[in-house]
Amino acid sequence: MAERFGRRIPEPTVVRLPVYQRVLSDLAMRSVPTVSSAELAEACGVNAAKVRKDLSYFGSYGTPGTGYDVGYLLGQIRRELGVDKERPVVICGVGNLGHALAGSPGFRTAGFHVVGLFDVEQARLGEVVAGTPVQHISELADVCRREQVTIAVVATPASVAQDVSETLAAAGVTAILNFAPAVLSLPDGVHVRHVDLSAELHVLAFYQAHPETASSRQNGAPRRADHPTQPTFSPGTVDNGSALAT
Amino acid sequence: MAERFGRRIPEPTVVRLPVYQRVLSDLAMRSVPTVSSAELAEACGVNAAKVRKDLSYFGSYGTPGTGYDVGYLLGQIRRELGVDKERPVVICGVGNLGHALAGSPGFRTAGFHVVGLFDVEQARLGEVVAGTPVQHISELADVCRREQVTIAVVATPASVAQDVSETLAAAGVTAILNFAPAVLSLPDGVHVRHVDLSAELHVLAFYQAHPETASSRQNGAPRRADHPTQPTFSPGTVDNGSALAT
DNA sequence: TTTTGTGAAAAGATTCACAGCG
DNA sequence: CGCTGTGAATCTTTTCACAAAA
Repeated sequence: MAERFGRRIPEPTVVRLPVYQRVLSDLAMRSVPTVSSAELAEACGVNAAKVRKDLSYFGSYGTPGTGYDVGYLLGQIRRELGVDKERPVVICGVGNLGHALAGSPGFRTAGFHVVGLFDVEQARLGEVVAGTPVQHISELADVCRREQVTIAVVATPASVAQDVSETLAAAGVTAILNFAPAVLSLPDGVHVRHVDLSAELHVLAFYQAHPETASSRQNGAPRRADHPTQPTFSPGTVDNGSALAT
Repeated sequence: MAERFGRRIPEPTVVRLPVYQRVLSDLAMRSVPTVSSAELAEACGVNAAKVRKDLSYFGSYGTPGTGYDVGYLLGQIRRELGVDKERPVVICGVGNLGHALAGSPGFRTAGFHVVGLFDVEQARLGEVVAGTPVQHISELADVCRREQVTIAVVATPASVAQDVSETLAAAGVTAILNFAPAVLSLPDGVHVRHVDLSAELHVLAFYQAHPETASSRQNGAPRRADHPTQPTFSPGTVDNGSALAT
């Protein structure tokens, strides 16, 4: 057992947890009983040492010589991620992207429950998207408070993202997933993650313009790839309803 | 002048470039002639030392006592990002998310030009989304080759993402923005960026479940915030058509 | 033997702090 | 003076490599 109670889990590790979770779900669904760090690493596109170190942060318990019990490990990660409880979220901005997110099985099935959709556009008010009606943004604060919402998605234009997120913060939201291309300044205690779709494309463009700087992303199977249980390619990704599109 | 020719720009720096670009565009549009690293840092949510270090990687040229010339710096960054030329992209999977991306001004205006939309769903074939008709995925390779496409977006279900991206790679695509919740294994030389929307939500959930591990994201204005030119909040984000939704 | 868990080393990124330019 | 550019110091993350568990 590694980390005593003063565990401070590195952010890169936290970001990898959902990946482990998804891969483990897959394995569980295919009734695979155990995985080694090497196999899990292969399936997640990272290396085995990293997997072991990551898992060690939350005192996980693999079996030397055997690996990790898939079900147990999955449970641990789910608990760590707080996915064991359903969480209400609201989505602000019901344009194309807001629509996509609202309808996404990924959101609906992953422990999140969309309890409100908000916009200002007359034409969109009242429209029912994936079972939830679009309300005017003026209702936002009330709904957040009534439903005890603490996580929100901002998918508005950049020009209103700051205002909307201040409203959210004031209504008790402490975690915001921001898709607007704008930097939000919010009180300490509000955790913001920013996903900037066109920025991602720019980053790709950069690497094309600079092949010399090419991603050292040598997805490291150490030494040799240990007995890959599956053919390296298309390792039977089960479509467990987590896709966001098509 | 810093970096001689053997410049190897750190990935975190590359990821920040599009942010600098956007903020500088804003400033340029508001006819601001120069920025200091402190001001730019404030607007980008990073700290001044980081801005200076980042910019120094590509031998940029600020003026001590004055700061950086907005127009010149913007031009430099644009050139670095390879945004000076229009780049053709294709989008695979025209579900909600694919729609959102295809219609996004962020994509259209940022130096990218959508030259193909692909799906398998009968119902969607022929539909015209933002000026581009949806074609059957069997056309994918031809179009990529004909149009010299090197950047692609994968917005399909996880179950087909590997196949689709192999097709892309075989047709000459070397940069893929993957929205499917699946790890892609592709030949070296193909650069993949993975955006996993539900994973982002999970990361937020994690931090809510673990407030002790709270983001050290002390967006560091060093010492004191130097003469902020703007009131700290809502610093006049111009809505220059880069919003993705609402 | 196989595979974990983990100290210790290495690599990488951020921040400091200051010399020197305008 | 104010502000850049950058070495050096610090902090963080990754990788190595191996003792011990099954």
